[in-house]
Amino acid sequence: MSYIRHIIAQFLLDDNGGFMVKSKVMSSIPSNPSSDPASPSAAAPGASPTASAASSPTFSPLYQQIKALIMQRLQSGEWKSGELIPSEVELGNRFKVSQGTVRKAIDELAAENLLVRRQGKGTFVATHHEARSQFRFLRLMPDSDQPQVTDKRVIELKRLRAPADIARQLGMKSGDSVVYVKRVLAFDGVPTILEELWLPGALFKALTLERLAEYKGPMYGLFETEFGTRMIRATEQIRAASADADAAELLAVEKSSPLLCVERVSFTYGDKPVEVRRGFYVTSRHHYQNELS
Amino acid sequence: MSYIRHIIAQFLLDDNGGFMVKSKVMSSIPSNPSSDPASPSAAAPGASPTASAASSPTFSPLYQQIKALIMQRLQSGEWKSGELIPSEVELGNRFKVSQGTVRKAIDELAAENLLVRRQGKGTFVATHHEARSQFRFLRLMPDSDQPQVTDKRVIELKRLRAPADIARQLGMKSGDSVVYVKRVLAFDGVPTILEELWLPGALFKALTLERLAEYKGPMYGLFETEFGTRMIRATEQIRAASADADAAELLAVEKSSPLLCVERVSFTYGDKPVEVRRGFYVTSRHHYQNELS
DNA sequence: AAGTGGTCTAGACCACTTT
DNA sequence: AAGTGGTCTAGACCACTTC
Repeated sequence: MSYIRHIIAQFLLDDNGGFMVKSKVMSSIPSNPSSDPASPSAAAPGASPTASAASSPTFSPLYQQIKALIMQRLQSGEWKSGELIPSEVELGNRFKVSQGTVRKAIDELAAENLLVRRQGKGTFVATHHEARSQFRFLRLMPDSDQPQVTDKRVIELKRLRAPADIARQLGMKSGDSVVYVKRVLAFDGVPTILEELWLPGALFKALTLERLAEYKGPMYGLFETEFGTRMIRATEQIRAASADADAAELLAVEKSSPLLCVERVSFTYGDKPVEVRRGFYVTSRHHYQNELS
Repeated sequence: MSYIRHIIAQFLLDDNGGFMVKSKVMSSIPSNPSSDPASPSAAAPGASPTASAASSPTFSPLYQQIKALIMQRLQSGEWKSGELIPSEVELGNRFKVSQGTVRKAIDELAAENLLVRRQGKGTFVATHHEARSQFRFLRLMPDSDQPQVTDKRVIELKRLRAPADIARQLGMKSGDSVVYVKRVLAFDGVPTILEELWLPGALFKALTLERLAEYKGPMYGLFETEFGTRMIRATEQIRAASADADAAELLAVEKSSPLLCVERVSFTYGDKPVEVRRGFYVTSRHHYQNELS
């Protein structure tokens, strides 16, 4: 109820089509708002907007609505990873808001690493195919600052029915099809990370061991380009563990050696979980780096 | 050299005292800029500012300069933790810039958790005496979401000469005086965290075991209120370890049990390190929680 | 020269809090 | 009623990039 008067004021102030943004946001939104700025729905000024405002308690500032509109374009794939999106002025014209409002929406999306601004060039959709975003999801750093050669070895890839805990974390039903991957990462030839992944089978039908093994570059880059699934956020739970026989062998450490156990759940647009990953890290020459602020 | 023309334009546009902000920022700054708006230093318009601009290659946008000015007030203790700072309009008047510019400066400081905005009330200096900021520096969470009773037990507090590695991390000389603290935290009666702290002796002269043991509330709150040292940022390095005899006894676990080893360096204003902390966490019923984005 | 994001200003109205 | 931060607009100029 808080933004009712605000919206009305907006409506009265706008000289053309200003109402559209709100009405579109309040209900669901056609794919392309720039198509026809002269197509207001029915309802007299102040009547319908007020009514729908009252019926929908989920109001948000204009820039948040613009942000949601932009996010929809990203999620739908209308603007793909790495691509240039329309300029702030252009988006302002499309959405019938000022450039400043678009700017504030993009500010937040850039802060969330969904978009990247480049002065003089434009605003781009973020991608995992970059040195910059390479280590955004891998916090394990060498104790010495030397850059290291990374070697990736896929141990196993298979389809299986999701165990209960994995299914729960992926928002699926127990027994649904998932892709299971097991691999080892080595730095400068030293095996350091053993990890298992579970991915929704429906999304990753075409993923094969060969495809994964031959792919150079970050795995999330592959997922983004080949499977239309972009990881935008993740949570990690870290525990201490001891190496079992299998881990000890694959990581070339003594059985019962201390290992860092990192359980990650990754999310794509709409906060939809699309990956569970359990990693065991050898931390004798590396550490998990975290910044608190 | 990049902002020279910008600054000149500023100077010419401002009708009174606008030059002050820049000159103060370029050189060092008197404690109170609001004292006398009609006291421009010498130099003809465009001449001196340009010169000092040219001599100082470290230019930044106006709002960054305002941010630095605000940060100085925080560091100097002119605005203390928990206090209300002047309103955006008032600061704009003091610094001779628009409210919008002050706003952008405060936006960043709020994003860095140095300031807290409260609509209708004003902007406050952040403090560690709050439920909100309680867990900002402790990422260990119970596996079950139950809130837990925390019990703190100080094992030891003494002065000693800084070991080489501690001294290096604190930016001190090896052998300088430091305060050493060892304590155990228990959740719901279960010992879970064993940690050691090293603090610069000069800053924490008055810290005693009694003072620390009897203090209720977060340790950083005590440091902030009683020792004028506010932690604003920290880095953590996490490794896997095994419990030695001492840790095993204090944490009531088997010797060689896996433990999370968390080494933290905390910083106060000016990125000055003021605490080294090494913690051993039992992660059988807790986990270190991290958000990646 | 034109287009983009980055900074700065000025003014308006809103929502929230306190007096 | 007055004061605060929150949102929105409009217009100006800057720095950077590309043509």
